[in-house]
Amino acid sequence: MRDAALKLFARDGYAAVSMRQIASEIGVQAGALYLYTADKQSLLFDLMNGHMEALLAAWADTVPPQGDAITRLEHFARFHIRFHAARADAVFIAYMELRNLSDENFAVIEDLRRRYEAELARILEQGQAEGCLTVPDIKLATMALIAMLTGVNTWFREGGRLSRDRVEDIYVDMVLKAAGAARAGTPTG
Amino acid sequence: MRDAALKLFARDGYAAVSMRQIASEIGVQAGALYLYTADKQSLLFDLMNGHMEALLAAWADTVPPQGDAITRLEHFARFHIRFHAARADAVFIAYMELRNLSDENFAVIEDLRRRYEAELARILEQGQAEGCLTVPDIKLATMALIAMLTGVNTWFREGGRLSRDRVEDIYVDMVLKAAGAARAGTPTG
DNA sequence: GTCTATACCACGATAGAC
DNA sequence: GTCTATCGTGGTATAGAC
Repeated sequence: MRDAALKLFARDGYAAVSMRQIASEIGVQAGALYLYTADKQSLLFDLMNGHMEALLAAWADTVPPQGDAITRLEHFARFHIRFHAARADAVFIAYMELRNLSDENFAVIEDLRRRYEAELARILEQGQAEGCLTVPDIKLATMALIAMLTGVNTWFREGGRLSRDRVEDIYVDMVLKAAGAARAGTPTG
Repeated sequence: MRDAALKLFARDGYAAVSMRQIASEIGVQAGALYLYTADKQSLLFDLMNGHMEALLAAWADTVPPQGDAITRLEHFARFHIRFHAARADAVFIAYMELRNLSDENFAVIEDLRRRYEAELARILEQGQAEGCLTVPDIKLATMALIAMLTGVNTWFREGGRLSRDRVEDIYVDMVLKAAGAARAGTPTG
């Protein structure tokens, strides 16, 4: 059920997808869905909450590289692109369907999102303190870099002009440059 | 009617807003709306098409500054932030409701969007040729910079910690740096 | 040009048979 | 655990009075 809902919500939007469609997608009748979810709203929340929890858990599971803040920023950028590329549907829903959450569910998701952003903000702060990064404003740089990185999902399609790895390299370059990394240089190849 | 639909679509989403709600917002009955629009889909398309046409027209009306590509990139960044900040609702709809357009309407909007992106791509190409900008890939840099700039709309609220002008300055700095501008430096103040 | 009334359909959710 | 059937609501869009 989660998979079917994820796919349909991502394609058509929460408000445009009916419980009957979701049921049809998995080959049961609409009534059967209510054995597994209290209502449609809970279904949406579970998808978004699961995605955000998985994001934070995956980040917590990465081993932060030795080295300066530039290295950690690069690590974050690569992690972000890879994690999001592997879950395009969930990412799309997490950004597009926020307004369809009830107030209390929205608060939960917002908190998780803020916690993730704080991870990047911390790296930028450390870089600023170390002197290897130069950002005009920590908060704005955090939002700008995440927007840039997440934007990959809006256009990237496997099998296009550039490979996933190559796109990752190019974005890392732009992220480091935007953050004023002392040793940033354009990748070749 | 346009204003009411714009406001409601931006707040609740196209699929979640009924013609009855739009009618109620302007103080008439639902049936009366059909004197001014063929159907709900046309109403959405008109809003999005009008926004994109206005965007391209406004850009065409700006006087490109004398100087190198760095100057023109800064000009583009400031134009983009200002235009989008002034029309938050329309911008939101233009990005969120693409999937609710019919196939042919979608094609029209997509073409307009591509034409706008081409304006930025051209500046980056010129900068690359002039040697004052260094981007690893024109296409990716175009997408990355537009995503970064448009992202301002997701969090900026008038009356917050930073003024509109200050936000603009900071983003210009990050854009120029990300594009490898030869003379980029962090703004103070 | 706007109203009331309504046709027709789909929605989310539940009840009760099996 | 899944089905069929259904309740109550609200959707888009149209018809015809005024």
